[in-house]
Amino acid sequence: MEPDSKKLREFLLNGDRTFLPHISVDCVIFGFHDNQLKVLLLKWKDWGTWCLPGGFVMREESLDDSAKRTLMERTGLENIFLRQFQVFGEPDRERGKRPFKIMGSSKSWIMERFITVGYWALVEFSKVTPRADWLSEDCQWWDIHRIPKLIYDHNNIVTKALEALRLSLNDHPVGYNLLGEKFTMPEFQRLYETILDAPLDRRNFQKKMIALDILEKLPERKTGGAHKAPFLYRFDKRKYERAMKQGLKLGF
Amino acid sequence: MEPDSKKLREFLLNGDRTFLPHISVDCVIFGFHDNQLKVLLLKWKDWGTWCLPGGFVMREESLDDSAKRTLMERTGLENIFLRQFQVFGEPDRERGKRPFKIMGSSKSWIMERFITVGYWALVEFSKVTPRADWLSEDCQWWDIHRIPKLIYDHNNIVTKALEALRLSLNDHPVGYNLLGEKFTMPEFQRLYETILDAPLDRRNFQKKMIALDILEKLPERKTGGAHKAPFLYRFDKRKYERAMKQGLKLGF
DNA sequence: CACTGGGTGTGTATGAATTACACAATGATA
DNA sequence: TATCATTGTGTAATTCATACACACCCAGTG
Repeated sequence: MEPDSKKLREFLLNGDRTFLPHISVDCVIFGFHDNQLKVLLLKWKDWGTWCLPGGFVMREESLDDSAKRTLMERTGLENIFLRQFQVFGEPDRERGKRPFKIMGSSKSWIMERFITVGYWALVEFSKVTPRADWLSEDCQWWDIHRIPKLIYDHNNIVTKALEALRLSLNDHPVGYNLLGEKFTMPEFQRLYETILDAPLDRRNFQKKMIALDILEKLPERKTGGAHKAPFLYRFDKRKYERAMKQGLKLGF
Repeated sequence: MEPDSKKLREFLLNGDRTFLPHISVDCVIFGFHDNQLKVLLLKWKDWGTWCLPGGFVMREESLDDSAKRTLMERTGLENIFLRQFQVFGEPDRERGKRPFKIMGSSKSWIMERFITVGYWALVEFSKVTPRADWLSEDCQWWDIHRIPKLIYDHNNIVTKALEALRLSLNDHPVGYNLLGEKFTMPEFQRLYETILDAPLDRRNFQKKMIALDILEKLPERKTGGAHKAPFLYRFDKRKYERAMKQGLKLGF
């Protein structure tokens, strides 16, 4: 028996000594690249289907920590912006789950009904090195508009996460977590347009963002484009945190 | 052994054959009476502490159904307005849980760590007959501002539910579920003021509500008060549902 | 090397929505 | 019958959101 098989067998048989049964955590990790909103997905070794990165909750671990652990393991990043948004608990949400070959006909705690807590997260695309876990053969970014059929109800979870992200645009300047340190106003706007899947007025967008008073306009411009060079901006951390503390209210 | 004791013992020993372990549901049930926002609380038989009405999730039951069942059992009402709002999953959230005398030193599934799904609900105060369950000695309405120390993290759950309720004021005309059939504009306003814990301008409030075009102004007035008799209103069900379908956007 | 195309930088005018505010009317109470 | 607290209603001021236009610039083109 290979070492991985052994590990898997042990996990299937006795994982519930380490983890709580019936409860899992799934993360919809958003990134932004090439003017497109991306989601990080995993591909299972056994079945070849894609799914959300997720995990189980250790018996002495909080839900949030469990999600952070998953995030850390898949992206290599700590201190990720993370929000719980919904629980998915239909009894048939894992209908069609395929048994592990290795288990034959015997039962595993992992084959039982699971209730999963959905989290969404924002990460800086360029800082992430996607890493598969020991049950997966691949870990990749997918364009939000081109997500394949995922296992269980994971497509639904992505949809709901996107809705939650859209709502959060109203009280959170999402760019802070999704963009690199310096960015142009058009890039910033494209981010919002991708999330909302709707065009925005250039001038009004800029006006609104400037009015928040959390951006610093840099003297440099971004060159290399085939057009007029746009200015670079970055978040003024001090002002940003002050604004977040007293609560934003933008209308998107 | 009394029948109740027998039932309890059976529940503590084998309840996890019927219910999922480690998962529960807690409901923050809001009512409105005497111009005050109320929450329905239960008092445990054994320990005398107050807590939120809650329950466990049957192995083949959805989370929502489980919450509905709890609601039904405590209030006698069906078709209650109900929303999931957050999961509470700190590992120490049940620290200090006192053991059941009846169990002596032996373990029960119910003494383990629980992750609870928080729901909030809106009910029409006058239609509710609070009913204790078989583990409780009392079930009563409490003023939102006078809630006693509750078990575990239930005070926190109430706080978070109230925040969720406040947010929902922006896309849901809460009165529909909390008020009786007919109500005056001042009553309606008081409801909003209690939830928001802030005064509102009488004239602007009325203007905003009328503008929604979901109310019907009745020719009658409410007499009995020591002052000018205010008109009565009621929700126009047809218009109300149409408006809900296309989504409201009021700013509170 | 002038020209062009497409994207950027900025300001203003319009209309909608929100806020602030005042006075007359009413019904019980004294 | 006078009083008091509360209701009914309208308008002005302000803020906010939306729509829109022209000058500028950079790279690529012929």
